[in-house]
Amino acid sequence: MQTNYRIIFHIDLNCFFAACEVLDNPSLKGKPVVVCHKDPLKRGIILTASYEARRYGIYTTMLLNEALLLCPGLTAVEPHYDLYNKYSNKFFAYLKSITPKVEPMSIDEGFLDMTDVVKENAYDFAKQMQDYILNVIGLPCSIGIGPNKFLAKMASDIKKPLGITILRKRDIPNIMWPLPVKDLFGVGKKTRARLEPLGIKTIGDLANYPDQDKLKEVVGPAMLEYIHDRCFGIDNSKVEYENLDDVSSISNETTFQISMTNIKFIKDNLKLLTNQVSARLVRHKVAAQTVGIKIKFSNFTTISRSRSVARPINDSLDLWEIVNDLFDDLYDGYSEIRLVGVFTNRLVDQVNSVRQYSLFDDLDNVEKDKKVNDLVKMLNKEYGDKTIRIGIEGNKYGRKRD
DNA sequence: TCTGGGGTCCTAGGACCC
DNA sequence: TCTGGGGTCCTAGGACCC
Repeated sequence: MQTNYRIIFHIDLNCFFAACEVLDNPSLKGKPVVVCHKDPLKRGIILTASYEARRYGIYTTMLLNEALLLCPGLTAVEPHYDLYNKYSNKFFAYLKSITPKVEPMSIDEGFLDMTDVVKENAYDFAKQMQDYILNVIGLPCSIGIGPNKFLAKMASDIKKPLGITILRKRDIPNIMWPLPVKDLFGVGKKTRARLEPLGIKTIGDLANYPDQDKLKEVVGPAMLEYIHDRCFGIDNSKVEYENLDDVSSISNETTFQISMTNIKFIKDNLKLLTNQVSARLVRHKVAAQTVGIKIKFSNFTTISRSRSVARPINDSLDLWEIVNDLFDDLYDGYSEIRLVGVFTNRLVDQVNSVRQYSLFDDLDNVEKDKKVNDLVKMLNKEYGDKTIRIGIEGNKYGRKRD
């Protein structure tokens, strides 16, 4: 019998990077540990702090120097991404042995659709999984259980570390509504600041706010719909366990230790980033239809410029041509630059992305039309019995004409 | 709290087409 | 030549997440 009641688990590894480091070096166990870039060429912020370190008031994004002031005995470890990938793979392999319906949300958390798996008691099932992940893989996790992804995610946040929390729809007024609005997944600092003047402090305030028009004005139509559904525990989105390799954008960026105006230095970095992006596009077997750059100045204002191309590209030289051009157009030569980035989006399968040069790059549209007509005539002469269609792609707005 | 890097999704304005 | 409304695509920026 088909039931429309679902059982969704959200499993979240606790302090994942720090937990991996401790697992790799047991002498760190029980000590305050942070994972953080110590590379003098990078500005080091804390990526993860162990619970022992958090007790000193240390948190993610804090600078290492500040953290050391709070806790002089702190152990700081460089990140080892290979190690994290190794444990992440073990973790997800285990989840997939329970059900194929696993949607990774990041390196250390994922959703499972357990509807067809849990026969008796969901809590007991979760407890067995948590024990396995802790005792066999070696990592602590929190598990949230709910009738949809949103409630499962909210649930896993309620008790950490090693929590198991069930959040049913009927629990919402008691458990979820008293929480501050910022605890609602999708509501961040800015939205919270906009809601505050309306007297909205808790999720319950938001759920029961009488003036929907006012709310829409403040947060926008999409956010309003989202908020309204989530406040009442509504989320019909599926656990997406197929097409896991699909990506919609690929980017790399780097922050300089000191803000720079040296054009050669900046361009060298942009070129490096372009090569990285190109390599990742190729590895994913995709090509980009839009390429852009991002610049953050020393005063933290950020600007971006992008360009769409008719023929998807992933070759680093093709990308660099655009990146270089956009940068030349954009940079005044003296503003201090803190960060540069290269991004690509509107990605498509690589099949369509053979490196090609337009025959008519330097011509305007009238000339192109003439040239195409000539070409059609010529081809018709050669292959007279076939219909020939030629598409021009690549005018400013990327439309196609036949 | 003076703030890294990699993503997703939304908004708003302009250009263009029918 | 002027008017307009709906729809799509592109670009820039912003909010949010881990």
